[in-house]
Amino acid sequence: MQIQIDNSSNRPVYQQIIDAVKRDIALERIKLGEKLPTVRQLAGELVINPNTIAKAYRQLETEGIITTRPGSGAFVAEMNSNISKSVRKKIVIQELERIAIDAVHMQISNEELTQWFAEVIKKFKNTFGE
Amino acid sequence: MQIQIDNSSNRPVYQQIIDAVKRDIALERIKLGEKLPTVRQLAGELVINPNTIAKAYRQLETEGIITTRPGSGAFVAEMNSNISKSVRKKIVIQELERIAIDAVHMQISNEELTQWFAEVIKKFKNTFGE
Amino acid sequence: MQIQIDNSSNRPVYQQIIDAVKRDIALERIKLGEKLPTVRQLAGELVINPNTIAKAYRQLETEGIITTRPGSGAFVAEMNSNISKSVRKKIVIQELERIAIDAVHMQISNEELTQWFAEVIKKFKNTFGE
Amino acid sequence: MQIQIDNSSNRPVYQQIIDAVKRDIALERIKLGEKLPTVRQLAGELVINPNTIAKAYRQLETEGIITTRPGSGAFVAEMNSNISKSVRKKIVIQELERIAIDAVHMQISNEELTQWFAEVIKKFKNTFGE
DNA sequence: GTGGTCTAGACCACC
DNA sequence: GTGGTCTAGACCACA
Repeated sequence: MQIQIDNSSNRPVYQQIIDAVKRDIALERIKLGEKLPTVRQLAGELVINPNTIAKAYRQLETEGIITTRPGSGAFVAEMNSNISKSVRKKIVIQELERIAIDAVHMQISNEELTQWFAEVIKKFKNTFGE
Repeated sequence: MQIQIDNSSNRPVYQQIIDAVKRDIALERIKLGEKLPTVRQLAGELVINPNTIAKAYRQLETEGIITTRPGSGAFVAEMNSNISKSVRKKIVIQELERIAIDAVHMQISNEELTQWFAEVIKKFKNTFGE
Repeated sequence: MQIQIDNSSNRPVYQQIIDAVKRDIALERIKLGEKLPTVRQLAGELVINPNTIAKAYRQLETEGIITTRPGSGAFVAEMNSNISKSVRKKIVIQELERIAIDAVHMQISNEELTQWFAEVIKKFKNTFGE
Repeated sequence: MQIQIDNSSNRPVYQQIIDAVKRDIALERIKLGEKLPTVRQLAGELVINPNTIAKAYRQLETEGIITTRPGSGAFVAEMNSNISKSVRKKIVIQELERIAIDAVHMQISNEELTQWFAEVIKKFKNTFGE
């Protein structure tokens, strides 16, 4: 669980933490039931305000990705999306369209984009849904 | 050129306008050299402050997607990315990874995601780079 | 005397005309005493509002670069700067600094910039001051 | 970080701020990672509307010269140009030509211009690209 | 009439 | 307290 904060990024710090946790879970670097670093510990490592970490954890919990047990810490939760299938599709399609539009404007070819997509997919092969 | 503003969205209004213009260009609903609605006109239609439209147009210009000429209006520019190929790839890969991660957490299957990707790509077939 | 108007440029059209006339004189494409195209003629060629051409010519005259004789047209004037030497130096230094600053931020090397400067200078070799 | 605003100049105020920041960075008066004055602070000093400062900072960020982080402030970013080399050359050559043309019309000699160029270059010696 | 600049003042997300 | 977003309204340069 090593997080890199990019201070030159526009992405808010608390979002970068959320991103990193989600990514590490999706890549199976942290597994179901494992314990995350404590707020203070992570705040110390990253030299960041503890409130910022706490905010990230809070949001990860409302998204159902981790469960925090007061007194013992935060743990990776089981994956189960509480959103309906149709809504999930709508969200993902929207994101895919945004990428496609950007790619068009960057003059990226159909083939390149498709290839890059395949490369990325491969990395997460093991953790996709059934 | 019909734009829908969603005031309940977190996405800033000026961004929604940028998104819509980019999308309409990528879908060839507006073509090279065509004139966009004037700032004041669009502001009237969408019941939005003209400065907000102006901001969107300004950013579209700095991105090289439109060219604005005081006194004449704003026009769709030729597509050609100033960004170096490697940087472009980095940007797109990053976006693709974000989607893949989200998909994993939503328990979407590899096959579904790939299929949706193909569907989206098809819509923009004509306007991709060479 | 062939002027190319770049509609995708931010530079105002009347300025582009001024630039082009100055450039053609500096490159000796038009010489001392030669007649410039009439306002209407140029407006027709470039498909531009005659007022825009007139504005450019007006400014060229106040800068002492051309002289307009009502009824006969506009002619290239003799070069003689009415600005004092110290002021001229200040203006040019300021412009040179702006370039240097931009070059630094574009990560252009000292040597490259110097070489490009030499290339440009060579083009105008014949028309520099004594 | 001392900025002089010239209200009688044609150059927009926000541009003068951009110019000043770029200059101070190029002259190493502010260095990598250092914090710029806050929007409100600078607005107070220069007796200027905060939005004008914000606009300058926003553009400096899109140019990649500073990075702003809501909640923390604005900081000098690492220098690295996203623009492709050929485009950079085109931009600089264009600027150099403009100077050469102006110099010709001001009856400045080849030698003088070259010498002034050398003087200016020397000031920025340390910060040019590799 | 077109977009660009600037001011003034409100509200919000981030840290 | 930091910058970001949005509104409202004035004035200017450009065509």
